[in-house]
Amino acid sequence: MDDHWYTARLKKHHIQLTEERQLVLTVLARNQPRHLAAEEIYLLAHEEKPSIGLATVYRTVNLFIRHGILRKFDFGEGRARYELVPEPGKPGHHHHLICLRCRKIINYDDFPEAERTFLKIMESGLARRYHFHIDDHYIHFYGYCEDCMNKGS
Amino acid sequence: MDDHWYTARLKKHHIQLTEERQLVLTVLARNQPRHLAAEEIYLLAHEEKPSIGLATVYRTVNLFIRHGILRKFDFGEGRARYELVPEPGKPGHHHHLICLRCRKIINYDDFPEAERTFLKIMESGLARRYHFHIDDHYIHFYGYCEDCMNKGS
DNA sequence: ATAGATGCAAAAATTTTGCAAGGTG
DNA sequence: CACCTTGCAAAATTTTTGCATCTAT
Repeated sequence: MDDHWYTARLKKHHIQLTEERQLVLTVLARNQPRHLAAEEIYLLAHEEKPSIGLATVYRTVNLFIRHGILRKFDFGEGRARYELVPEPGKPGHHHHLICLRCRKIINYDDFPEAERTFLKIMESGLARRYHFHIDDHYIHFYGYCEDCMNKGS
Repeated sequence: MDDHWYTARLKKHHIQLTEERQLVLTVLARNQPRHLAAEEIYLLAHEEKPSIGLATVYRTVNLFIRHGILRKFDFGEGRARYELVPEPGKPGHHHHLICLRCRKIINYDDFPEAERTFLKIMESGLARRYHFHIDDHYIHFYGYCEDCMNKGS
């Protein structure tokens, strides 16, 4: 369990991969492609190691976010959700459809060509116009899923 | 102050445009294109009408969101920000660049052709593949603004 | 031994809710 | 009068922090 893409990155910054931290990553990996909230991570980790505390989960996700290993999402529920960053160069990149009625979240990674074309234009254009260097992008589509579509508002 | 695009919509749903609710909208309009947090709306409204309460601001923004008059954003700060929805058909549509270092938010509305092309592909493609009806989309670019670019991490 | 990590409890911060009072149609 | 809206305070939630303890280097 030491052969992950992020291991080198953590070593370089002298970040220990403790049992608790490893457990947070394992829980997230095991539940992909769901996006877990902090408390959900805590509950699942707790099953495996009851001594773990919720504060450690929060400290861990924040640490990993700072190191580019996790991403934090706000889908408008009042609490954040977390997801593993895919290994650089590997597939895994995706975006989200969020149902405004049942709050279901669908991951999609379709139409990558259209997205790539669009992003290329935006990245160079925005860099030129705002001198802003884009690191990451979140695209959220809000609307209604199949189940909710015909159930009225 | 009764000649806004949303007036008809509110009337239709028998929503009163009370002084407090009008004030929330006025404060947001006056501070465009900023995105105000609930407490900021409250403080600005409070200057004009000191009797207003924070709970009313929360109830008001939630009401207006339900009626499509406000949009809620989470830029990862731990609190939500709100913005007026532009009048349908009128310009005002934009997206956001968020600086990961100083948390500055830049609105942009450039390259609409590229965006329109991209969205058209996505909307029809996602509708076909997931039977998901897209209502709205948020595009957030995270990265580093000019000021922060050269200041290291 | 020095620095880092953890759990717990307390604190902080944001958002929602109950309720009595006031306003509107 | 029935209903909606408000302010206040209390509550509920989510997230962060202080501190003593434990672990690792």
